[in-house]
Amino acid sequence: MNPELFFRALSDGTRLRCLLLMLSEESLCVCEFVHALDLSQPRVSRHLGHLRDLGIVQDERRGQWVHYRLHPGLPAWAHEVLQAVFLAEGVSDLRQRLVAMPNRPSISCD
Amino acid sequence: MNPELFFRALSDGTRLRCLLLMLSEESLCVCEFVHALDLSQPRVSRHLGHLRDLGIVQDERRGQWVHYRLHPGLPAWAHEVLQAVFLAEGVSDLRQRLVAMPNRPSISCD
DNA sequence: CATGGATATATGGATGTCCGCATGTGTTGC
DNA sequence: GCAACACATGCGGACATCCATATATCCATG
Repeated sequence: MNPELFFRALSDGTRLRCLLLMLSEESLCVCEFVHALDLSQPRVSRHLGHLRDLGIVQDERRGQWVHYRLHPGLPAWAHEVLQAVFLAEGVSDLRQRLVAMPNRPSISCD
Repeated sequence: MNPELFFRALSDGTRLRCLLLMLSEESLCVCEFVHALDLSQPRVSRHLGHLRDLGIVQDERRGQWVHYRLHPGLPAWAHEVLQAVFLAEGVSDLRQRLVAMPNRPSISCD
């Protein structure tokens, strides 16, 4: 993992918030990100795909849905970077939107 | 300090190496960065100025020279981010160039 | 005040990034 | 097979970023 590329990935608000949300929620599908961030589906999908191409996150199809999580092989220093921002900023606003989402696939599928 | 802007600053190799060097060396003048990184003076100066405008570093003129250091008011989380990369990557190559530099202002001025 | 060294900035071109919109692909269920 | 949903991608425009080159500013010294 190249630090320059990693930080470039984090320099976009959409990607950063997605990553902090994954740090907090383990695994989410695209429509949950769309709802929590209140952004268009193509926009979220493109950023998640970008993070996948960089090896920062991992995707997994579950039927209709595609779930994204932080890549298990993410270097320790990269994880520490995300943790530092997470502790300082939090994602409570995003989590609130998430729990208010009707028909969450991650929940109904369990 | 906005995380997005901070990470955007770190997404450039020149700026990131300057910051890691400041983490290791406390305070350096522009010509020392130029020598350690082996880059053009305008290029280094522009990037350091960019970091100053963002409040990430602090400059101080000492006669002919301008010294740059990490900004004392840098938030803890930002410092932790730099530390994480520093511990993982190191800057030994840059430090070697630095000690090999003839007539270092930081040394002869002390 | 002229000179030289250290640093900053102006300019213009090449490249990269991000977005909205439209459309394509894959999956489920009837 | 077809309709509906979830997700991905192609495209073009607006905008930012980065660089090399040239030039300007600032300061110490003679």
